[in-house]
Amino acid sequence: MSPRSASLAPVAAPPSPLAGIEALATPLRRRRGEIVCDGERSAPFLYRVEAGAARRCALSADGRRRIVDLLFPGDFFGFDGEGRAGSSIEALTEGTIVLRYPRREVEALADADPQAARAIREIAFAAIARLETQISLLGRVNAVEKVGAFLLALEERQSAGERAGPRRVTLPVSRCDIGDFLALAPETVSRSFAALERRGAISLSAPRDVAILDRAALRARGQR
Amino acid sequence: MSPRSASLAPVAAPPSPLAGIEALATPLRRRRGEIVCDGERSAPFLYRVEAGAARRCALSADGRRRIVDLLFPGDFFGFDGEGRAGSSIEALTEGTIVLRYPRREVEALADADPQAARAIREIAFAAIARLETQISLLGRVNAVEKVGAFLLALEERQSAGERAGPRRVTLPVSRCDIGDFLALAPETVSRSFAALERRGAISLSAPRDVAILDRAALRARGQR
DNA sequence: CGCTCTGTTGATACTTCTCAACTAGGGTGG
DNA sequence: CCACCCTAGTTGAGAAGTATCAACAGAGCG
Repeated sequence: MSPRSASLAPVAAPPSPLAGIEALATPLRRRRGEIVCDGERSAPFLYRVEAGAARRCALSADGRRRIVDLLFPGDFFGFDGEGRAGSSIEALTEGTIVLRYPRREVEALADADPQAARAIREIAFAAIARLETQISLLGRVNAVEKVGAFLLALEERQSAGERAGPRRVTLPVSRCDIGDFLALAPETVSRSFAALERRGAISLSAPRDVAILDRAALRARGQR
Repeated sequence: MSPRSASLAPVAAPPSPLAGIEALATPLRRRRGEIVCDGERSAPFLYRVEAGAARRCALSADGRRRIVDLLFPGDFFGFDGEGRAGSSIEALTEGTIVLRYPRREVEALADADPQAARAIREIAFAAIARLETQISLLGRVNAVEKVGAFLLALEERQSAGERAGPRRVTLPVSRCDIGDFLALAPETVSRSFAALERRGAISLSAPRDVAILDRAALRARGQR
């Protein structure tokens, strides 16, 4: 049951090439809401979510918070070594574990070991794919469409983990977080969930517990 | 100078570490509006814009076009080797040159040469930084704010290339393209330009020719 | 119990989209 | 040369969508 991070396909199960890198890891255990790492101090490190979930926040110029990325087991972050000011990582669930890798040593390892270097490239490419998914998600016009695409992406990433359980998503984030992530007001997120349920696309047994009933209806460019 | 521009610097003029990779390049010359490469056939390649500008488009499920990325000299793309269906790259300016690298050979080179591997990592990290900029841009609430941030990002990337010309941006794209990029209607883009000019942030000598007068006013969270 | 936090729902105001008309520039062919 | 068309851009009016403000429900917890 250990979230052995066989996650996204390309990153997927890289036991051997990552072996060398894993030796560099320092685990960070955080409780819900705790900050994993913060701003500039995070610069000389690379990170990877081992268990739980985390959000990466940025403060925009006008002081509004923006969730730039949601992170699940297997996801790496911290590639842009600058550690932009105002950015921070916060744990979303109890018992979140993040692995921290010293950038300098990772680079040295990559220089010495082509297999490790290849693994790091794969990691970076997976991050790129994730960000591109997020971009096309933000480009969707409707709030309902955004939320539907968000749910699909979330289910894909969660189910890529290990559980074979097909069409059930547990939201690790609040409506407010989803709103920050999708550039929507939390009320609008809530209304979108209601609309999706009314449409028969999903079923909400609890606010954070979504059963996906009709994937096509989630994708559809629906009104109401 | 802003710390952000530093992230672009390493990509801008990377002569020596890229030398080995450059030997693998096939140049593609395209005229304005021509397709550089298309969908699945682009999968086994990595690309880099050498001159001109290009846009990366994706077709969303509902058939709407989305511009996922705007590409300028020095920008790489095609990391996600899957070459997602419906995506295509189109040249935006006359005489656009894109370099194409066979992925397999690039990987082989990276395996053989740590310096080349490091260069590729830098390239991927730069792409990540670019995508993150785009995400925080899309998260902005106002249309005017979005357009302002878009102009700032564009100026930063154009001036990072080679021209020292300070605060003048030539838009390589139509209002419609900007709208697709920012998830706005073209009319709204036009109105935002007018608002920014009214505010004194920019000056439009021609629709595609923007002089940046007041950077703070571009960033401001302005109404109207 | 009262408290807080999260989520829901309603009413209203504001932003943006959509449709439409109009202008300016560039090309083409008479 | 001008008429013509085509595209890109601008501007306006109305419709649609979302944000905002507010009230309220339920869960967890002291």
